[in-house]
Amino acid sequence: MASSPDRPSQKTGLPRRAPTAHDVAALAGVSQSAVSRCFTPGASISDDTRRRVQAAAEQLGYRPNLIARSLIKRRSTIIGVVIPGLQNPFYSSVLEALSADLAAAGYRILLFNAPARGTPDPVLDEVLNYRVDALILVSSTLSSGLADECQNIGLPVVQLNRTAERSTVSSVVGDNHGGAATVARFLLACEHQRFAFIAGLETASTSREREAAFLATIEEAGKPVKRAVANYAFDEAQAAARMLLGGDAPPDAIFCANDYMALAVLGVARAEFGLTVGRDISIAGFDDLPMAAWPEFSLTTFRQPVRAMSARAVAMIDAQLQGTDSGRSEVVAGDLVVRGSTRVPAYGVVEVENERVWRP
Amino acid sequence: MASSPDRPSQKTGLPRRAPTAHDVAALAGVSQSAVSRCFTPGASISDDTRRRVQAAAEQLGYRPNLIARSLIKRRSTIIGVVIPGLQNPFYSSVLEALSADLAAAGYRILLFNAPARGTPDPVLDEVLNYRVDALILVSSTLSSGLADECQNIGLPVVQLNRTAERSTVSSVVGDNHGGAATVARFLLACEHQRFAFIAGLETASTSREREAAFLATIEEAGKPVKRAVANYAFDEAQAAARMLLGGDAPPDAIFCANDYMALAVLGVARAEFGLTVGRDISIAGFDDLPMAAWPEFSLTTFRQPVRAMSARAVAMIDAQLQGTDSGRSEVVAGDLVVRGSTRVPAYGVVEVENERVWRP
DNA sequence: TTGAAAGCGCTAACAA
DNA sequence: TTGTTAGCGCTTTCAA
Repeated sequence: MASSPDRPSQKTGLPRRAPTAHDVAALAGVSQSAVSRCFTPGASISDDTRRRVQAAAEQLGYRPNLIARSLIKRRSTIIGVVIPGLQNPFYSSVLEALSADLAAAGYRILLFNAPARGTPDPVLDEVLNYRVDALILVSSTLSSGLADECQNIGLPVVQLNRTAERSTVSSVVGDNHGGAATVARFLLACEHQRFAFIAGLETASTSREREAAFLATIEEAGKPVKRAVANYAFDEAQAAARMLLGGDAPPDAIFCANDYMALAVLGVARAEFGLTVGRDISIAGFDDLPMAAWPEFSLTTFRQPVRAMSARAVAMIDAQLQGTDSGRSEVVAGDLVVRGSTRVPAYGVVEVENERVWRP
Repeated sequence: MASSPDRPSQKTGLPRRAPTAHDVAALAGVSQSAVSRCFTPGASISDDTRRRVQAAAEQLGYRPNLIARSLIKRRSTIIGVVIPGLQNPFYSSVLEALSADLAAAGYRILLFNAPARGTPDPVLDEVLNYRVDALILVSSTLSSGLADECQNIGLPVVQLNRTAERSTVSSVVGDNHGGAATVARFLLACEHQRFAFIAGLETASTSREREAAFLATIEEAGKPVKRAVANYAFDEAQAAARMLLGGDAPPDAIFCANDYMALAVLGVARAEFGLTVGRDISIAGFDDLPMAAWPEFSLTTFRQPVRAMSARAVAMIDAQLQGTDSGRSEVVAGDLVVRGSTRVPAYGVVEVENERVWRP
């Protein structure tokens, strides 16, 4: 043998070389392509050869180099996932679901945790250099040249929980319009009189769609609606709540563009204004975080079915990779889950699987 | 020109070919190595050549293929991160911190979201095939051949928030022993009489170390301690709370191995047993989740400084990659943050940066 | 400063 | 079923 595979390379200062298929082939006394075949499911190889290769591979601690494989196959089995801050548990849940679904489909996640606000990270641009097989954009902000750029170069992209106007990029979203309208009708059915909406990021399609539907429905009923912006941030939501509840003619019903903000508002209403939530005031959110069901919050909220959304996104990625490019945009239906943070209307509440939902 | 770079390859059914350095070179009328130099910081190249290459690259939409670069440099600038379920916000915070710190250091994250319990995922084994530059193991369970295997093949590994006995693998942990002992002394100072500890996973070093220190300190004081196991799971923590509070001589002080379980216990104590937490009973946790400070919980807890832990882990990775292999194991100090979920002892509480901490 | 040439570790024709 | 051969797209000597 020429050299021990353990020897650090001498000329270059590069990291110690891991055993290659070539090393294994030499030890097993077969060709290097035989080694490749041994690690290729469905390849044509005899039992005898396979055993010898496996033995040699084990002895050397050989692992097929997926980087080299990617290069030649032009498939990395890596999916880039761009997702905003994980402080909001909704995104944690989404990431967890994506991780599970993508792993099941044989993909890994290259993670780009972009701040929700502020300038688009230059790091993001780099995602394409890694030759990911596809990109999943779970972000709140509307415009992103990134999505269109991918589309142009033929890289499959799916937007999750966001849409972009003037864009043909595929997307999977919850029922922002229907959900927010349902919440509005629900709060009207509770016979509330003064409404408020707390918006997330004004550049986010989610917040804009929810706001449009909510305001339209309330105004149609001839009731007043106030509005505040809290950018999907916890502390800004607290500030918005103080502003609304401390002002003239405070609202008796607040709809927040997501649960995370609703939890902040709930805390302020109770701890700082001494309100009994669900009686003095109704507070509703959007998402149905796991936490929303905790007794401390018991938050009425329109559910976004995270698992279903993740599954659809992965399916769309798969379809695009197969070339069977499916439809452009999908809306995943949800339900208004009725809990203790709102009054209960006189009609429409039904029990489904140990939960109360509103289906008038 | 022989062929348009846009043409899908005809013989193979492979994805459309992205422009390569070769294409750029042809268009710019230079050699392919000139293109490489243009994208290599500090390489020797004339301004004229650089400009021509840049123009050609832009026209073609060329992006250096990092996969090919990795193959040759034996560096992927990708770090594998193995982390359990993100339902526990502690792990979300850790992942977010790691993501920021690694990005700042020029690394990307290949994410492996392993279930906290159950059989070690076979997917995990695959992480090494991607030729990540290093591995960060943020997991709770004790034994993992993975860490040692990496160590053996010379791959830098750092364990975050866990240690393994009989292992030389580097680790960064919070002050499990000191923290739990401090919580014990704190609850004793509150003059509690009947104590309980709710353990996480019995295979997790975190839970074991916290339990050992807590129990030793309480027993030293001659007080009784009960014990339940909830495996770091929310619903199991609820069940444990029901068991403890519904039994004979229920505890008047409960220390949970982490905040996530403490929040579950808090809810049960209040909603199901009608207890006023912080008066009838003291409940303390470990981690200091962002949520612990919310008014609904106001949880007294021993803080694990996530940002500092992440920074240390990344520094250790860097050191190992530079070859300047630093120390093996680090303990990051924390503080006992005093809030409303416990009684307040007669001494030792001091105000630090708008927070009350216990420093007797 | 430049180009030619030799690989990085692997897969995929093609013959044998 | 096998081995041989030709690359995947890039970096890096080595001469020129």
